Amino acid sequence: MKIESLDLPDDVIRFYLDSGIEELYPPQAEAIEKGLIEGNNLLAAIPTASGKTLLAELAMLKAISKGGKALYIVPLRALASEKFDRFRSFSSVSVKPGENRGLRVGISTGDFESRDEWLGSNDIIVATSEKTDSLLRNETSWMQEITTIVVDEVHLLDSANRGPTLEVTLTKLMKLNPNCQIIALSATVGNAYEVADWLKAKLVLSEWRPTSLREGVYYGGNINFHGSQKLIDPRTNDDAVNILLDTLEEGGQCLVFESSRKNSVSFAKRAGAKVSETLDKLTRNALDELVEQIIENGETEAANELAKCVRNGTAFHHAGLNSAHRRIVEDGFRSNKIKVISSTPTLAAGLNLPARRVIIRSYRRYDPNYGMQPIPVLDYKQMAGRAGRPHLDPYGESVLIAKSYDEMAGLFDNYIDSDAEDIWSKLGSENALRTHILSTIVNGFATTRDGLLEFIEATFFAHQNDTWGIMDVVDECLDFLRDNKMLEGDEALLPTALGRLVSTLYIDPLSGAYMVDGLKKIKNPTTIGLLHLICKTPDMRQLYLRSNESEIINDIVMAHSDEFVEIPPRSKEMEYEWFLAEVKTALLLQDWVDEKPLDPITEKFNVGEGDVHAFADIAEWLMHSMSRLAGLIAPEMSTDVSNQTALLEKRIHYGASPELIELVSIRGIGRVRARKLYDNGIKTTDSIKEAGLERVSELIGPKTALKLFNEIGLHLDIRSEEPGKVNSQTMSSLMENEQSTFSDFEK
DNA sequence: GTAAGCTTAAGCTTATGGCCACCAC
DNA sequence: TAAGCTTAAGCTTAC
Repeated sequence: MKIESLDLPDDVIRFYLDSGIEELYPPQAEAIEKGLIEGNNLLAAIPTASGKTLLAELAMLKAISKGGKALYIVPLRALASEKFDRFRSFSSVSVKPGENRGLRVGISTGDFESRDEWLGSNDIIVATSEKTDSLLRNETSWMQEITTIVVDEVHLLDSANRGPTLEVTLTKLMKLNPNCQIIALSATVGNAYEVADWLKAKLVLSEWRPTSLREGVYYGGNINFHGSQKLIDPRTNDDAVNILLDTLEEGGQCLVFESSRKNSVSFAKRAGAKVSETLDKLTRNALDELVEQIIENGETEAANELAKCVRNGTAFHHAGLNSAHRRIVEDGFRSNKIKVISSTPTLAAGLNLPARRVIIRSYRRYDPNYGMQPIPVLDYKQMAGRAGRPHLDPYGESVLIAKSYDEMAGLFDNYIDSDAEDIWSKLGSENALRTHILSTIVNGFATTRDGLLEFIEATFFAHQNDTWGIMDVVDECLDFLRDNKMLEGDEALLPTALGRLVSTLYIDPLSGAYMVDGLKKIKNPTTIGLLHLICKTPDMRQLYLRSNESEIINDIVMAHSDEFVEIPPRSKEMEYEWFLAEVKTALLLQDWVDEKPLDPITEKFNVGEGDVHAFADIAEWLMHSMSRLAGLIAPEMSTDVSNQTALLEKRIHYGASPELIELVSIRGIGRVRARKLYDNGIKTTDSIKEAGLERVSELIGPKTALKLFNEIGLHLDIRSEEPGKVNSQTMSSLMENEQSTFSDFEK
């Protein structure tokens, strides 16, 4: 089927022809036949890289040309940026009726800050599922104008953490805009028809790929495929390294999946020694540049380790890396400088980062309850599916590794020849229902218990199960919400001011309840006490307590015993252990706000740079929430802590002591530079002005100083103060230059 | 004969990922 | 639960 033959505006057809797309892939053609362009709902359960995005684009562009608006829901922020960048290329496409302009695209995720209402002026809006939920909770007006919804990776409905959010969000959207077209994109799962049925969507089910995929198992010196074998030269005594070297010899790149961060690091190191021998001069030089970038962007030992690997043409990738390092690794791999990435499952789903060959070094993962467990078929398929870059590789290969013949046979049966599992709604748990019941009531989707039941009947959970089974849980949730003053009334369900606030802050009602309780009880509010309060909530993630740490943390608790709201009795062992883990998490945050450098923090708590930022990120949100709650219940508190929580929120954001807050609030000044200025007597914005450009340049470097003065709106003063020193022409053009690079960086 | 280098066995340790708010320029 | 790491012992190789 030709693009030209489709019922689309000329501008759209020209856009695709110009980018070299003339013919549709078979699954895309099937989607067209099933009414994609006529506005039918559609579920496409097809492999990655088989053209899902194009499907979505065609539907969105058609809808916009008829005056509509599209919402594209993704599971990851990184994916949101990727789609946003892609859709921005439509700025040359002008299809909006009555308006002669290119398409506008907006992005909304936790780290891209744009006003929600302003966002509505775009034709396509990309958002994470949680952000979509939050926009609904805040009753964003343009939500009702959406005519096309694309749900990427809809099989995440199966995820225990995040599935319920997606499910409830979709249910709300369908209630809000009953005539909306829904395009759901999914990996191949067992019961795709069931999801399609729920969404009232036509199903496109296909295994077709633009690049063929061969799935094999390595055993006894060969990669064994169905019907063929490939001999691997045993040049080292490490099987995975041999398979990797074989790939490089053929001119391909490799993605290696490991089961833990530590393993991913050690494989990258181990492989580096051998990969290094295969590099040519040109690649070496390019890698050296990457090494420099890595060192520049890192403050910890991990950066050195990564740099060492990259110098050899290998890299590791996991959530402990900071975002700059992740990007350098991903881009370095895409541009074929880095030959191998050894990664945790971070790279399995999401980012588009294919390779000639995928090696799955471990198909087992640790589960605290059951020990090492084989991963689901779906996870395997996602990893294997990364093999083969469309249009670049002649084929893709995935390799599992077996130690015995029996294991090999088992792997063929259980993974290669198996279909992915069915997906199951996880909405039935109390944890999931508690938060979503509250938001459903707050937003008026249900005002009575019967109304709530009716809403639940429309969810995927109810599509798969009888709802009478969860009514007990629903009632428990309602009781919890009433007990904690978030709901009122028996017949009619009325949200209280507290309930509304908890819902819009997007915190678990249980977190809200803990915070309110703690705020009321706290007598001697200190940094560690307040930090512990947020670390206790289910929204905070916990650090793992190692056995030899109990004593040390216990000592700290004893020394500050009057600062904690409540300390469980030591006799309740489990509970006390939990408490110590919460305190440990609070201690990490305390080090962060006390300006401890990252390196000692990562070492002390055995985490990566990326983790520290992730902890701070969550903590900032929770501290903000607690601050807002404190404002609401102020009359009921014995001591007013609003000022303290507000200050702590800022300190967590910047990782800085109170005295630095003024300096650090200036854009471009982080905690390190602020400290340098402060220790040299420059403590406020005014004293920056007094000190002058020259003095500040000495401390933080001329470029940053210039940026800083520009930021505090002082460039005019400088010019008049030092007319002889700086040519105003050069100065202002230089600053313009700085300005643009700086805002580029911010993006 | 000795030291270095390698292999093997036993014992110990440790084990994925990542989303969400609001403010204000 | 099991894989990797560390340590120690046992063996081979090189001088």
